[in-house]
Amino acid sequence: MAANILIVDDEQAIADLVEVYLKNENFHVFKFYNGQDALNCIDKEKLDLAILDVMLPDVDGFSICQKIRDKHNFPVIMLTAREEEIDKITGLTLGADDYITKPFRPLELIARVKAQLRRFTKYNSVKPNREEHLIAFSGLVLDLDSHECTLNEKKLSLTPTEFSILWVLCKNRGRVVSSEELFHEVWGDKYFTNNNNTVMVHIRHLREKMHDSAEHPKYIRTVWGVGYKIEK
Amino acid sequence: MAANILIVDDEQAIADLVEVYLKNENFHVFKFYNGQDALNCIDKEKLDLAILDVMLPDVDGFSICQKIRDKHNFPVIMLTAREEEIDKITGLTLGADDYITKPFRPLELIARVKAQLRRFTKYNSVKPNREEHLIAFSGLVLDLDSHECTLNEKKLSLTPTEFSILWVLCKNRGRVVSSEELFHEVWGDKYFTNNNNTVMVHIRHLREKMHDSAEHPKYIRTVWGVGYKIEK
DNA sequence: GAGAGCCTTAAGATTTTCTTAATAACCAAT
DNA sequence: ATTGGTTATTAAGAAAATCTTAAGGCTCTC
Repeated sequence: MAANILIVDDEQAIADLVEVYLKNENFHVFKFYNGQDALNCIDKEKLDLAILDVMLPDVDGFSICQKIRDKHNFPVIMLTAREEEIDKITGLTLGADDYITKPFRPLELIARVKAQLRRFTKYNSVKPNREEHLIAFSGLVLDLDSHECTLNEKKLSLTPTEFSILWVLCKNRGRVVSSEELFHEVWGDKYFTNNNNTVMVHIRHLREKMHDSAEHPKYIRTVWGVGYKIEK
Repeated sequence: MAANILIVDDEQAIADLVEVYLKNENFHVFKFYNGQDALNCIDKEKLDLAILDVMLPDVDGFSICQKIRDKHNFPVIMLTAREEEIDKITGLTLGADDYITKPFRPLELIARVKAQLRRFTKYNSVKPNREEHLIAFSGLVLDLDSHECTLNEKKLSLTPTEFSILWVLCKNRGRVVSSEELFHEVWGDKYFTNNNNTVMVHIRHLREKMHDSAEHPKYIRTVWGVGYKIEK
């Protein structure tokens, strides 16, 4: 589908991260670190969705949102820091279609972006197809909509982290994903730690729920010294 | 049905919001921020309904309403701010088919629009179909007309907020709806506070009335870390 | 202006999920 | 076989999200 997505955040690190997540999903990204540049972009490009930080140094998210509503009307997702004081953001989020508080997980962002794109499908240039939010192969089904995972017709009850790990592994099936990459893709910018085995523990839980084992892997295979992978 | 709806309000944010709500319901929207542009539109387009702010800077809602009555005769819904002084709006709302005071809930607006369209069905081009104001599946029936909810033939007495939440969940059944999105869809233009559990409390009340429980959900399922959903 | 119904807020309890840490098992190279 | 580094397992405490309850405030009606 290759939707065009506008992302605006004066925290460069955040904007860059979001860009990476979106590009991983084959979206085309227009990224700006201030409101003014974003405003210019809105009229020039054919956009399908915008992700806006509410608190920008020049033009705030609300004003950008209004401009979008005024002329173009594609979905808007607002970003707010969890600690941001209520009286500061009051009104600024008005008119958005969804809100996400930082920090967020990559998959959460992706899921909401796709949900909005689907909702607006009739008004924009994007024709989302079911595969975009569904991964299905060899008995395994992951549905981003319902957040459900099915293995050979049987429903697995996964936690958000487990779901996210499995999603990343499945998206990259056939390729080994290092534990660092996995960590980055699942936890995002939360923090950086190299000496933790938290990924391992979640892999273990996943395997348990999938009736899989490290020794005789049916799904998640350990590649020594490299990472984990799921066969194509 | 795809009715053509005219919306006029000099408060851009309001007009934009209304536009979003209506487009979500597949209506075709003509939006203007002043009276004059709206007047021009009335003769040019084949309209089915108008939503007018009474207090406009140039041509007031009343005059627009008269023009509609004069030549075209399709339903008119007037918008008034709750605080607007009685003597200022007296007379201005005369002749309208319905009135809505701001702030309003998305679902309230939609319900009234649909009601008017149905009432005028013989005079306009629109063929409303029953599904537009009725959701029914697996023992659950929601009627936007009567604002009634029936569960396995038994009537539930829901408050407006509860009805609205259930409506949104049912409309999106099969998909997880985050509490942010739920808040936006139900409360409309209110700002979002991220430490508020008001959605949760209403979910709790809903479950109680539906003889449902968080622990063994029959209808409203909690998806930890993501939101709520009703199975397809 | 009194009462009823409804909505919101707050606080504490509960449940679920995540991380840590300690130990065991494993692999590959020597 | 031994060794060093990597992965697996387990359990327990920490953290986070949700649930529940109740009180106070608001709005509408009579």
